[in-house]
Amino acid sequence: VLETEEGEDEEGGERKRSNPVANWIHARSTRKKRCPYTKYQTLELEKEFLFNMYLTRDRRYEVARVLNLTERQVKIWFQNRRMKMKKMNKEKTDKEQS
Amino acid sequence: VRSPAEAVCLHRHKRQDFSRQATEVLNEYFYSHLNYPYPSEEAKEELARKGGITVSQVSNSFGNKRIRDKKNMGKFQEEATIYTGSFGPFPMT
DNA sequence: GTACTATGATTTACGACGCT
DNA sequence: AAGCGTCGTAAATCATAGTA
Repeated sequence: VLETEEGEDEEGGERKRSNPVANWIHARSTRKKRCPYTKYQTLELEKEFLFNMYLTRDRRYEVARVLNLTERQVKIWFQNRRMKMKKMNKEKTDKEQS
Repeated sequence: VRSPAEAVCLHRHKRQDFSRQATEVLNEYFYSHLNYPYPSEEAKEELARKGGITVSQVSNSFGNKRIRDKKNMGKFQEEATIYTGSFGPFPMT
């Protein structure tokens, strides 16, 4: 299963990085609507995250199969989860200096 | 409908409204930059300091405001044009 | 008290950029 | 080039504080 990685430019807010403006008039049409995961899915993902924060390709395939998610969804879930952890750690260390 | 006991256990929020100071600082920036309400990291830190809130809270606030303002199609924008005289999601050259 | 609304926080899904 | 990493964000949803 090949990842159709990285499309191209556009997207509202973070266009601030490089290229000027160009096309705001595009895109929202193809984006998948956010679909909240079930309690079971989230719990299993959390357990897997506890086991290792980074997925191997095999684990990703297995987790996706068992939870009936796509490999892309699992990959992104882990990316988001790591960001969440980073944010929690930051807030924790921010408190400890006062 | 929700039992506080179980709710707190799973998803502890404990939402608290911002202080008047924080609200004022956030609104001032948002309305006077409606052309491009995307504060830099430094600007966020400044707003956080002035408002007595965290940078994450500043980000949350701008995220919520941007989308909710858009959905309200001009309700907030009306106020903004008083300050800026222009609008639209374009950075302006 | 119950229902509704406002609002701060969290959760999915990407685009843009990075590195290997 | 392929492909997963982070970062910042949109949009939807959650959970609760406020209000009627």
